[in-house]
Amino acid sequence: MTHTDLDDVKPRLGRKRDHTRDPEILDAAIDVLAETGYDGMTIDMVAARAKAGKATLYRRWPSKPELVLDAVACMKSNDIDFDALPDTGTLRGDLIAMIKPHGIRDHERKLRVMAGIVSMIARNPELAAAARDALVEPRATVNRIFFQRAMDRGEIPADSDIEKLCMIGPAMVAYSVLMLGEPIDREFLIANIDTVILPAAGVRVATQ
Amino acid sequence: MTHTDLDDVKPRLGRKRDHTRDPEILDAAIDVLAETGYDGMTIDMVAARAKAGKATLYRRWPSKPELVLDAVACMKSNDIDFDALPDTGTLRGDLIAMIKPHGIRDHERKLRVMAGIVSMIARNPELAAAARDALVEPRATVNRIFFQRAMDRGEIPADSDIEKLCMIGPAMVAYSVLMLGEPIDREFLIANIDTVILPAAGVRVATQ
DNA sequence: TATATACGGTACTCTCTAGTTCCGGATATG
DNA sequence: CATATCCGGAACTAGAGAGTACCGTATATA
Repeated sequence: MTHTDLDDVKPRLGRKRDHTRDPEILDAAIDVLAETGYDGMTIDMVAARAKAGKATLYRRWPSKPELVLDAVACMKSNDIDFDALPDTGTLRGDLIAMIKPHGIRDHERKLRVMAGIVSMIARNPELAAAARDALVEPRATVNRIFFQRAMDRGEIPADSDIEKLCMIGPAMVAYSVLMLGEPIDREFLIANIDTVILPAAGVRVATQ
Repeated sequence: MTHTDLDDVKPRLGRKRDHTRDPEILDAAIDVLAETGYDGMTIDMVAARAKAGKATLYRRWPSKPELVLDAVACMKSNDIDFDALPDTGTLRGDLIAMIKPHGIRDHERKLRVMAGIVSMIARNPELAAAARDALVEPRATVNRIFFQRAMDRGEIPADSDIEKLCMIGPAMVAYSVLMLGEPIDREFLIANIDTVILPAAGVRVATQ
């Protein structure tokens, strides 16, 4: 109560808060989320998987909902490299070029995460926005570029509804996995492009 | 321990177990499921909504999972009247004829239920099967009939992939509602038919 | 080297809910 | 009218998980 150096009022420092492990913790949260869903996920599971203390998690995120929100929002990163987008000269070529084993696995993980939080989305606008930004928008943006190019080339009609066309692929994949329980593979995606997306887009050139 | 009439071994009867209210209880369960999701739903909520005692629910269903399973399985009923399917002579006509205000509301409720249980579906095959039977198959069956007719008529190519075509509508609707958070209305469904489904199906006649 | 701080980990509290038990009242059977 | 049984409802038990408090240890700064 008596003498304290003014210098000591602010802590004189030990280590600074270690934020280097935040990504690992968020990644662990996403894993658990994908495996068990929002309600099945416990803070202890996340802490254990990240080999961190539960208290450490609460030092960074005030509650479970905010941890999940942050985790979902941060998925954005390890996704698509917008600086290295394919440009093959045809719509079909571009769409096919986006099919990569890594991308399929990534997409299935995203869908499982989505499945784990859909029921919250209707009641939590903030989470809904984060999920859209991180999970649906990146791929929609890519498709928009592809379809716009195709339109500029005259490959698809000038009055096409690009927004709707962009949705077809993601919608079919999500439906197959989530509702029908069928895993996705390369053949499915190609068949989807050739028998649904391109015909719907009105591509003139006969594919195959 | 001594004398008991053999007639009394089987209870001599009071009232028989009243199963007349089962549908109301299951309907209440579906409502709560749609509003709060599986984990948010409590047995007390269902009992309260059905104006039944909690004990009454446990007299009929041994656990929450089995109640939900039964509730989902029993949604099948109040759906589509297969004896009064439209038959307008064109694929577009048939698809449009299926758009009814009641049907839209019904479908949105189904989708909310689906959202409430998707995360379980990956880990509960029985529930997954019930959900498919009750929520996706009925509509898929209708579509299958429409597309088959169209093929028989020569309205769509003979080598069309009917299974894929059947999925487009449901997939687009589910994606819009669940992922994009956009409510469905008549215009959306019509635009979907005219700009996606019919073009994908390769319908010759210019629609509009 | 000394020290303040954040770390991982454990143990605790508190709330919520699945599932059980018990009760008074209603009702169909006889 | 008597009675067995089921009803709705309320009170209770048990377990799981969110969030908190505290510990001994590791480490970056000075």
